[in-house]
Amino acid sequence: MDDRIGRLRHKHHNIKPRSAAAQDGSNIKLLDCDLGIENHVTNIKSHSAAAQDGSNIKLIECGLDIENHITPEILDEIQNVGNVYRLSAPMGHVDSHAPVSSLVNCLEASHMEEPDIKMNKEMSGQGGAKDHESSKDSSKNVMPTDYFSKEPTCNSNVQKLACTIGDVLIVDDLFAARSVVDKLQGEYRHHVHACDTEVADIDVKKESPVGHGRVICFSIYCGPNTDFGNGKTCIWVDVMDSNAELLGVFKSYFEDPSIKKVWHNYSFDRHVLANHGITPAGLYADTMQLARLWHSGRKGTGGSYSLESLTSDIEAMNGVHKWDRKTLMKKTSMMDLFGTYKIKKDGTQGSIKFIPPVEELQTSEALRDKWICYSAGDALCTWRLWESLHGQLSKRHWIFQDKVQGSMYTFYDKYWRPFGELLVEMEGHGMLVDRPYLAEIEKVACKEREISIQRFRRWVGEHCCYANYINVTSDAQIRQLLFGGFYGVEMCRSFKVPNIDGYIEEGKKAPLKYRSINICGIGKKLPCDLFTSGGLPAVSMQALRNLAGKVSVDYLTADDEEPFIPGEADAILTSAGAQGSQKLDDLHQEDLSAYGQAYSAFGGGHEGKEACRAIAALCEVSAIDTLISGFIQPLQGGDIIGPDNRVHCSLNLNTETGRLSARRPNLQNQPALEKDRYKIRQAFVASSGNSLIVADYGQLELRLLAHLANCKSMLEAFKIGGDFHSRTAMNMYDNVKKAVDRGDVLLEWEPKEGEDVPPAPLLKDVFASERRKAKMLNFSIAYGKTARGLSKDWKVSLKDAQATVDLWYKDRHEVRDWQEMQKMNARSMHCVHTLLGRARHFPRVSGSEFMSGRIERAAINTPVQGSAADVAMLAMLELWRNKELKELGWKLLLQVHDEMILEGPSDNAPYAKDLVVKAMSHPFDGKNILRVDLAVEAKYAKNWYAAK
DNA sequence: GACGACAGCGCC
DNA sequence: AAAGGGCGCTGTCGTC
Repeated sequence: MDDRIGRLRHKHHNIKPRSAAAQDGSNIKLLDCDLGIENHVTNIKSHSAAAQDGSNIKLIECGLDIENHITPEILDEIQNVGNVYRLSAPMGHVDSHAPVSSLVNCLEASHMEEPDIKMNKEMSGQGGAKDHESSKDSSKNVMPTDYFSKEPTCNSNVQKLACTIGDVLIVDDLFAARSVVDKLQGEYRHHVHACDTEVADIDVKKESPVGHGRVICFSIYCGPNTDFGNGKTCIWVDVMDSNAELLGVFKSYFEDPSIKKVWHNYSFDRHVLANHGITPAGLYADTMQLARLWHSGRKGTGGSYSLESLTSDIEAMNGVHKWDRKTLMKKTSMMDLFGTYKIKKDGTQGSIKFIPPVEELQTSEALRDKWICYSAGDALCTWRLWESLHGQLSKRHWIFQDKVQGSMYTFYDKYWRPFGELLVEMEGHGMLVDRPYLAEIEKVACKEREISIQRFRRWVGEHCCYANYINVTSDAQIRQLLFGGFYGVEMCRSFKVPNIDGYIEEGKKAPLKYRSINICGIGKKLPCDLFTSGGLPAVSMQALRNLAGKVSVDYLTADDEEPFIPGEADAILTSAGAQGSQKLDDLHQEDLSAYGQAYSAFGGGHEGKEACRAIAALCEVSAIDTLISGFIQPLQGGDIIGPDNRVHCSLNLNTETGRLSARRPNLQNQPALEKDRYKIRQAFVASSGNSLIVADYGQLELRLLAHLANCKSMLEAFKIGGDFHSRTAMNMYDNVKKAVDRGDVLLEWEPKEGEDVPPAPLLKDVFASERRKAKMLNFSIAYGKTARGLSKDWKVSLKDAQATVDLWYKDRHEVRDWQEMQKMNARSMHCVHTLLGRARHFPRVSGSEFMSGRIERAAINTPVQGSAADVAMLAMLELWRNKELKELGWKLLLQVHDEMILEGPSDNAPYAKDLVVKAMSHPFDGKNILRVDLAVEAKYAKNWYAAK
C-alpha cells in the first residue's frame, strides 16, 4: 500500500461523521472511487464543504434521479467544488447492473488525457521495422504530450536513447550466452523479463511473421536490480550469421514457462521465434494489449499503440516509479535514429528519408553501437511500459456482476493474457486455402466482368466517344459521365488514362503510355438522392441501383456462354433458381416497375430501358470487381500464403469495443453465403482427414441487449424461442398479432414427420414487409440508428419512420430507458462499460455541454457489441481449455465475432460439434449467468461454405 | 514513385 | 450539418 491509499483512508475519516448525519433515508451514495467504499450521505452541503477543504472526494449519485434529491443550488455548489462526478439514472433502474459499480474506471479515466474530439480513423499505416501489429510509428507524428520530441532529431545523438552502450552487455559468443542464460534462469528467474527481437527478411506490411522473418538479434531486460557484469543491466544478443547458434542457447530460456516474460506485441516475436524452432512460453504480459485495456481509444490522439508512441505518452508512463521517471526515455523511432536523406544527383539533400536494412545497421561499424542501444532500449522500454501499465491497471477496480472482482490487471491476467496466447496459436494454425479452386473461379469471374463491361461500354459509346477508355472502376469518371453538368459536377473534365490503342498525340511521334480523355456528362439530368461526404453525387452500388432499378444483366443474350454457377448442384437450385425466375418476370411481363429512376430520365421506352440495363451492368462490374480484387486474388497471392499453404491472418485486440479484428488478410469479411456468387468460402477447406466445425451464436447482440436492459418482452421472446424477427413484427403490429392469435398465420414452423406443407401460411410470407422492418429495426436500434436514417433507407417520411421506431419500442421501454442511461453515463462519466467490466472512454467536448450524436450512438452500441465480444472471448477460452476437444484433436482457427471455426478429425466431428455447442452456450466457467439462453448453431463439413 | 485522402464495400 | 455501431482493404487521384 503506498501513501496514496493512506491519504484516501484519511479522507474517508473526514467523511464519516457527516455521513452519520445522514438519517432521512435518501439514497445518495458516496463512492470513494479509489477505494470502492460506499457511504450513504444526505447532507450534501457538508459533504461538499468537506471537499472544499482540500480533500479530493468524488461524489457519485447513482441509481436514482438526482434532480429529485438535490436542489439546483446545491448542485451548483457541488459542481463548483471540482472533482465531483455524478451519475443519474431514470427512475425504475435503481438496481441496474453496470451503473453503481462501473463508475470506478470512469473516474480513473477522467483524469486521463482526452483524445481529440475528431474520431477519425487510424489509417492502415505501418510502423517501424518490425511492428506486425498496426502501430502508427511515424516520425512526423508529434504528440501533444511528447516533451521528448523537442530534442533534435537525426544524427548520432545516442544519449537520447533509453540506454547507453555502457548499460548493455553484448553477447556474441557461446560462453557469454551460456553464462547469461544461467543468470536469467537462476538468480533472476523470479524477475519480470522484458524481451524483444529485431527481425530481417520480412515485409511487415505484406507478410505474416508465420513463416517469414529471421531474428538477427534480441534484447532482454529484467529490471534495474540486476547485474550482468560491470553493472550492466541490459542484455543484447547478436544472433546474426555466424552467431546464429547462440539462439539455440536461449531456446530453453524462451521456452521456460516459469519465467515471466513481457513482450510488446507478443504475436510477432513469437511467430518469428517459431521460425527458428523456438516456441516461447511463460507469457506474462503483452504491453500492447495492456495498453488497449488501459485505454482503448488512442487512435484519435495522434498516437497509437506502438512502443514508441506509448513510451512517449506521459499518461501511459505515469505508473513508473518516481526514481525511474527522472531517467525515463521514450523509445526513439528507427527513422529518427537511422533515417538519412537521400542525396539527389545534383548533390543536394532530398526530402525523402530512408533507413538502411537492419543487417547493415547491425554490421556497420559506424552504426552498430547505436543499433545496439536502440535494440536493447526496446526491451527496457517494454519493461517500463509494463511497470507503468501494471501499476495503473492495478489501481482500477474490475467490477463484474456488481462486485469488485479485483483490479483491471486481474482482469488482464484472467482473460486477456490467456486470450492473447490463444490468438497467437490461432494465427499459427491458419486456414488452409484451396488455391486451384480460386484460380478456376477467377477465370469465370473475369469473364463475367468483361461481359458486363462490354455491355456498359456499348451504351456509353452512344453518349461519349471515349467509351473504350473509360475506367469503369474510377468513381470520378463514372460520376463525370452520369452527373456531369449537374449537382455541382462540372460539365466536362479530362482524365489521364492508359493509352490502350497507341494513340499518338499531336506533335508527338510515338504513342505515350498515358493519354488524356475528356469525359462529358451524358446530358440528361439523372435524379440523385445520395451524396458523398464531400457533397458530390454518390456512385456507390446503392446509388447506381436507384438509377437502374431491379433489372439484371442477362448473360445469355450478351454472350453464348452459360452463366457460371460453381459449386454443388443443390446449391444451384436454391440460389440460381430464385434469380432465374426473377429474370423471366422482367422479360415476359415487361414490368416497368423493375426499372429505376434512369428510365424516365431517359424518356422511358427503349432508351430508358437501355440506360437502366447499362447502369445495372455497371453495378455488376463493380460487384464482380470487388470479389476479384478483394478476395479471389489476394487469397492466392504469395504474400499471405505461408509455406504450409495456409493463410495466417493476424488477429488483433485493437478495437474500441473489444472485438477482434483480422488483417493480412482480413478473414472476417469473406463474402457471406447469399452474396457469395462464386462461393469463395468453398476455398477455405479442412486438411485431409479433417473437417471444419462452424458454430454461430444466434442473435448474440440482441440477446445481450435483452439481458443488459432487462427487457421483459425481449427476454420472453428469446425464452419461447423460434423466429425472433417474426415475433418482433407480431408485437409491433396489431393486425399481425391478431392474425397469429386467430391462427391465420404461423409465427414459425418446424416440419414434423410426414409433413411437407405448413398447416397455415407463415408470418414471414404473409407479413413479409412487416417482418423485414422488424428485422431491420432489431439490428438498427442497437446501433443507435435514428428515425431519420430509417426514413432515408425506406424512402418514407420522417414521421412514418418515427412511428415505426415507436412501434418497436412499444413493448420494449426498458431498452429505451437503458439506452438513455448509457447516454447519461457517457455524458457525465465519459465512459460506458461492457458486461465483463471493460470500459470504453469518450472524449470530452471542450467548453460545451453539447454531446455529439456520434458519441451517444457509440455509447449505446458499445455495451452491446462489447459484451458480445466478451462472451465470444469467454467462449473461445472455453473451447481452448476444453480437454476433450483437445484430446480429440480440435483447434480453433478463426473467430468472426459471433462465429467460431475449428478444425479437427472428421471421424469424431459429430461428437466434437456437440462439445462446441455446449461450451459456447455456457461460456462463464461452464455456466451461463445471463438472463437469456445463448443459442448456438453448429455444423461440420469439409469447407467453410458447406459448414455454414 | 511513394504517400495520404477519399470513396466505396466486404463482414458481424 | 448530419443523423447506424465496429472493423480492413482496394482503387483512384492529387500531391510531393
